[in-house]
Amino acid sequence: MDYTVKGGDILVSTPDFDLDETLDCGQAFRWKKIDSDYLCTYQGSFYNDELTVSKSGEGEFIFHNISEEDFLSKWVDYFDFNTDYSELKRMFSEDATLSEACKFAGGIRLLRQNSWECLISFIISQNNNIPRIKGIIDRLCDNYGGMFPDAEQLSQENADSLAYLRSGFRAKYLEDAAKRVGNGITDLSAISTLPIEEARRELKLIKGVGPKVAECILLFGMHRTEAFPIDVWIKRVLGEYYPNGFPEYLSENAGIAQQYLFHYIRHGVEKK
DNA sequence: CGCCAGGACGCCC
DNA sequence: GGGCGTCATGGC
Repeated sequence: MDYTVKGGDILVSTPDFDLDETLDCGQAFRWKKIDSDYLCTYQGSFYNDELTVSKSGEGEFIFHNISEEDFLSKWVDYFDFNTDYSELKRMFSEDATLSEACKFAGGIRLLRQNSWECLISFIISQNNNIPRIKGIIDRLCDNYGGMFPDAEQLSQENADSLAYLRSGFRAKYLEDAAKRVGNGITDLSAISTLPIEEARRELKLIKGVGPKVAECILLFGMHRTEAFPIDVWIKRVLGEYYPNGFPEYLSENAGIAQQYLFHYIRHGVEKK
């Protein structure tokens, strides 16, 4: 990844990166596409840091109106720009199905998101579809001036006062999650470095956090790349393409591979 | 109208 | 331990 400072913007040149594939593949829910005629542009937030980012016609990425310090301290990490995805994809491509998935969408990167935001977002995600998940999170942030509420703020609420979210049966889960994190019973930072089985167990103590949501928090919010969320789509992939199990040699990066497969099975296979 | 969505819970056996 | 009905909401 190379970058230059130009005016108030940062121009980034990097392979293995696509805005649509990375920001609209179901790992994050707060990015909005606001295309102009010439630029693919997304506006969104990582916890409470806002960003507008575009892809220029020359294949560069424009990080609009941010300081070099913010770029280096926040966004390089968020977009995982220090990880070599070419090397990852080379490894993935030894597997026939993953090879196809990487060819279909080679610009997916695993975002390094905030664990608290992920916890809340993926509780909302259960038995839900992506457009509605986004709507609920929008209403939540709108209620806090466009910022994602911290655990202390959200712990002031209860299932009834959260009715405005229209999150249905998930409201009582949000209440429990906020109270646990807010009062320190659940320490997400500590959980993030636990051996993964212990981390899973701790996360599942939160109401509304089962196997799938726990894996999503580990993968997307704690960058535990060995975590492997299995939803209905990935179940399909495993059944159709991996009847004998997922390759063992990929287990360390199974979660990243999972992102390519998720996107491929949802948007790629039927186009063939 | 029924079916589904990046599932988890409670209860049953 | 596995199987199944239920849980809100909204798009199709």
